[in-house]
Amino acid sequence: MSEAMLTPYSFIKVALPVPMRTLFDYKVPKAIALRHELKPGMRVKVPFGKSTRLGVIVALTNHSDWDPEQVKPLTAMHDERPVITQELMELCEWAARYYHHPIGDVIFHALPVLLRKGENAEFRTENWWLTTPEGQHFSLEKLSRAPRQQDFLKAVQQHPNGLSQQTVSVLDLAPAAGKSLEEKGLLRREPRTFNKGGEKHAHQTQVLPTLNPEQAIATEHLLDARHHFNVSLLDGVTGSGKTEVFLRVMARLIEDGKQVLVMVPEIGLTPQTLKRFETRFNTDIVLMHSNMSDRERLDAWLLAASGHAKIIIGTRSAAFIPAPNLGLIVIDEEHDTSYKQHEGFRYHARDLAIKRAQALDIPVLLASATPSYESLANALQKKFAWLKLRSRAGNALIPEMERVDLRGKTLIHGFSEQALAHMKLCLDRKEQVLVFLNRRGYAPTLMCHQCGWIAACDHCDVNLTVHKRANKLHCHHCDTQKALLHTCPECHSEELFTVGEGTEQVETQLSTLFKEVPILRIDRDSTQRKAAMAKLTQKIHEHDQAILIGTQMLAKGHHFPNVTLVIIMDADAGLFSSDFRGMERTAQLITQVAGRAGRAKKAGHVLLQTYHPDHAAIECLCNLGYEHFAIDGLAERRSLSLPPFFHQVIVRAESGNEQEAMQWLSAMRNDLEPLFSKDVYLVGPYAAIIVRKAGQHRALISLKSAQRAPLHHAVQLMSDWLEQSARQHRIRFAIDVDPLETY
DNA sequence: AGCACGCCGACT
DNA sequence: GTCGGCGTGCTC
Repeated sequence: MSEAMLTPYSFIKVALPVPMRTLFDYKVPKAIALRHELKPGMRVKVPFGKSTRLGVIVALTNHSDWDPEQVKPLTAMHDERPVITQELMELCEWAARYYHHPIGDVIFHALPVLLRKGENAEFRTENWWLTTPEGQHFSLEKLSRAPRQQDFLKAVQQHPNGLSQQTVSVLDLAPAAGKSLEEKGLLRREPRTFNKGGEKHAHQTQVLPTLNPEQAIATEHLLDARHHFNVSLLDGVTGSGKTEVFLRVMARLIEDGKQVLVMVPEIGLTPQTLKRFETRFNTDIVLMHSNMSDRERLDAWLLAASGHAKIIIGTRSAAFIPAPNLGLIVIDEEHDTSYKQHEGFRYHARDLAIKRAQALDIPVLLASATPSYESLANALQKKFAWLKLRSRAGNALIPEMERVDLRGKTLIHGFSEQALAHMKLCLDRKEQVLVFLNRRGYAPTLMCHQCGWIAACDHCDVNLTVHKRANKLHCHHCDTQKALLHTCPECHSEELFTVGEGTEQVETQLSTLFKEVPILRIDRDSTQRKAAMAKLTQKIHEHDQAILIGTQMLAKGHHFPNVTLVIIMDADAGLFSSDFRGMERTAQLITQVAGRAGRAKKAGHVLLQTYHPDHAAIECLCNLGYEHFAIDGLAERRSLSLPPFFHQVIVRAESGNEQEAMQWLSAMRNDLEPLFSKDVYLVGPYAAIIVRKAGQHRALISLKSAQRAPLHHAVQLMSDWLEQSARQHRIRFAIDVDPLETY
């Protein structure tokens, strides 16, 4: 060899974004091997079928199992340095194995969208506008005949640190005017690299609140444990000051020069939370959120990867964000189900984050007022440190939970007299009422008085929801919408009426009962438009009295200081769910919503309207609280061999044909069951509760086992079988490891 | 997932 | 005659 080879390997194994559980081998052309040092995690262009595609190198090797004739050379390098670090590559490989998901899809999922599409992994440079010394004090009057230039120069004069291209477009200035001013020698342009984070935020040095004894103990524990891998469950009732505890711990790690990843649920990051971080920390904070544009996400990713960003606040996908000095992962509202991806690559960000922390030997902090049964079980088994905060910070009182027996009572628009009387008293005190009803729209059913016809979705086995304001019938499962009918399509009667009530209806009816009081609805429909939620929160803070009516969105971290009464309209809603997790979800939801009552100096009161006041679950939750409820629930799960004591995997199949998905899963069971360990228990195939969704007929089969190993072995066999046979049968399938929904 | 090839219906 | 419908087969 005359020259030193930078890459002493003849083949690379490449991950491609295709739904195949395999890597693809390519030859490394000599010219590339000489000039480039290929590493796992770099993107390469490779010929694939008839086209050229972008892939990611997973491994380098001198051996390929393929016929050398069939192995093609890679086309070109795409990166100088890896976009997937070794640490994240190992995490992706683990995740692909654990979730039985195609590795290429996992790796591409770990990258921001723009990098998947081939964008350079580099900070963008922007030209910033600055004044020349001459332009700095140039009189604007001399430009009175060129108003666009006048505006432009004025704006730059007012920004001594320069004006970014982005600001130019925000202020609606004319770039051509800028160019003319540049030619006159009044302005100049300077290329700047976007790598310093956003503009400095409103950090304030502040007097830290005094910690109560529980907070102090938790903080001390976390500080002591901050150098190595361990998981702590910060289990604190709403208002107990969980955030204050993890802010203290974060502060110390940032002092140590570490980065901190804070995971938040999908719509859990409120402007209030962000503001709290910004005023607290004088350091670069980046966000990774679904409302950001692809470029903004890449910028955030680059700032994290470069180590500039010390605090990264992100949703599920941030579990894969590169951070060279990561020292702590915080998972706020750890029980929230939005941490689990519900389609495609069905990973759980909490579990993945724990795995990642373990590999990095750094601590994880899970925080919740209503911990998931999984985390609670780990805490009970002492795998997680259990840090309890049971008193509210600043002596705020724990709200009292009271059941309202609805049996035989006359209801006024869904409210008992007792609930209305409490509302009136609360509003008279100039305080706010929160009404919780987990059903959006006007009514869940539209029915014909003459023939009993019910409006149903054409593509799903569900009824259509009435949305009166939008004048629509809406399917909440496949998003189909049609105009609201006024005549029955079956018997042409005009006597159509609605059954049941949703938030939209309650809003309308409350406004007739309480004419003078502002009524604000908070659900997906009322907060769809950007910044709508911010406007609503603003309104809530402007008024003293108000009625807030909303769905589970109310349970997600918002802070309504003047709410002292919470009314849960239908506490029975989640009581008879067919899913074994139904009770857990219901208890979390009720407890979270109840926690919105009386957070500041005012005592809170919670009314649960129920037809089953003696139901063991309702009774336990009201009298003994969530922890007790959950520990009972765990005992039941154990006795029924359910998660978290048994591990579960579900295979879902869907096809256009009514029988096919079911038959296909049966065929698989018949073929493979003899090969499974006797420790693996199968149930099904069975039809999904909503058999037909978006025109697809859905069936599933469940596997469970007390041990992971035999279960994963069985799933491995299944995934091979399914992948081979799915193509011929026009069937789509998904493997769901640790599913949260089991129907 | 793409992207071809492939063999059948109504159009300039 | 051919444009295009989407069935099925392959990708190192």
